[in-house]
Amino acid sequence: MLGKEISQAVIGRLPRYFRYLGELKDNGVERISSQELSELMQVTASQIRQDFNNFGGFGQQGYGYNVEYLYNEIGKILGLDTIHSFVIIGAGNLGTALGNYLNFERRGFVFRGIFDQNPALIGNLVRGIPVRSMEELPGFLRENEIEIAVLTIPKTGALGLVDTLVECGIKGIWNFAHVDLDVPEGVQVENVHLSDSLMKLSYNISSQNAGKE
Amino acid sequence: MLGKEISQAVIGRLPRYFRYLGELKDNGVERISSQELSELMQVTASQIRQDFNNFGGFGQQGYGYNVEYLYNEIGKILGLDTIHSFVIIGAGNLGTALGNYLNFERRGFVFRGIFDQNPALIGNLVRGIPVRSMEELPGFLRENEIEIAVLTIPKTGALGLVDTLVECGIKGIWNFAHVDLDVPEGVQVENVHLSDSLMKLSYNISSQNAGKE
DNA sequence: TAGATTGTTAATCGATTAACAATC
DNA sequence: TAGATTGTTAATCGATTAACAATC
Repeated sequence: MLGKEISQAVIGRLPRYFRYLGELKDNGVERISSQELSELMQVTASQIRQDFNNFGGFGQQGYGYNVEYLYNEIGKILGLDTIHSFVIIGAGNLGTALGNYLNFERRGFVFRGIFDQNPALIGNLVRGIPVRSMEELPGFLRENEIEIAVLTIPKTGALGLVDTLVECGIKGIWNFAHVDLDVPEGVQVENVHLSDSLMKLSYNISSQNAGKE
Repeated sequence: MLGKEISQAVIGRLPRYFRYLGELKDNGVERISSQELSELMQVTASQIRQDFNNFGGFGQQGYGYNVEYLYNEIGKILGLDTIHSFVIIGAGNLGTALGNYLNFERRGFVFRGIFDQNPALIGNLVRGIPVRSMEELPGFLRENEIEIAVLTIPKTGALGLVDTLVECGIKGIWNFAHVDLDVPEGVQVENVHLSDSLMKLSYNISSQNAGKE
């Protein structure tokens, strides 16, 4: 890959392209123009072409884009052509729900372990995998070369855990804890702040009621 | 409220301000300048002042901002000074996890009901509330004047449900289904596309490995 | 009053959209 | 070849940052 830096705005749109192209592919659509895709997705054709061209030319003048090829290419860009192992830290409701979510597996994200500090939960099975104690975490991460840690624990626990995760070779943290994590360069954090999302919804409902938008 | 339109970029930052201000307040901090807050939050002081000034002047020259006052004002802007009732549609792992999440309640989001089409789940208790059948949904929404529907069902179910929700007076949809919903004007949708988020993380890990950023 | 810091205007930067030449 | 549609440059728009006058 070349050294050009892609903006997070573009990256953020790739999964949506991927989803629409996957559906087109499943429906047997072979080719699509940026114009057609633009109508389907409700974005400008210009943006679609600009976005794709960040990664090189995937289309052909006069023809458009081959759906399956474009789908596969975007998948590769997103790193979905390789296996990503992950563990879940926090075996509460949310951690368990994520462990049971099968769709991640389809995209190459493999659920390898789940941990909790609560002795009452240890040994419980989540999709056939036993909840392990936090003491076992560092060894497990190193031995199994885990790439991603999913944090579904309260914020204080999450803050105290980052250093350990980084030391044990974790490359990415999917953070559901309601706190900003400070990680060294080279480690990626993707936040899912559910209550922030709910507050945005609340704002938009309230401002709508106030007669705006 | 005046008729000025606030960009979603600004709205998206408000919950984070709210969180930091809440922590400062809890720590007994009385006042803070945009400069201090900027160092804490790792954003520019300029952006902080611009963001706040979208809603009018909350500060005072030579003094800064009163933490508690600012915290309360942002809470009001986000609509957290009123009660928002919600129901969860889909009593699977994720729906159950969200129903059990107590922190939403603290912000005024009140869990009022949970529904599923699977007869095996009906009657199960989630935080003391029984799972109801989908047949009961329209009546329940109308009778209880529910504001928000949380969709934790597969995409086909979600698509088929939107019209009903809108007819029954739902004002906002918190959508965890992996599909774009088409709603009439006046109804708000906030998407939480978990697999999109995970793909973004995957991209950033992969591009990091390729020596970028 | 002098110092501090906001509120706000102006400048810059980046992202989106439009336009069109290249080319299949 | 003519028509269609990309790839890409140029124009526009919006968001962020800088600067500074207003004012506590």
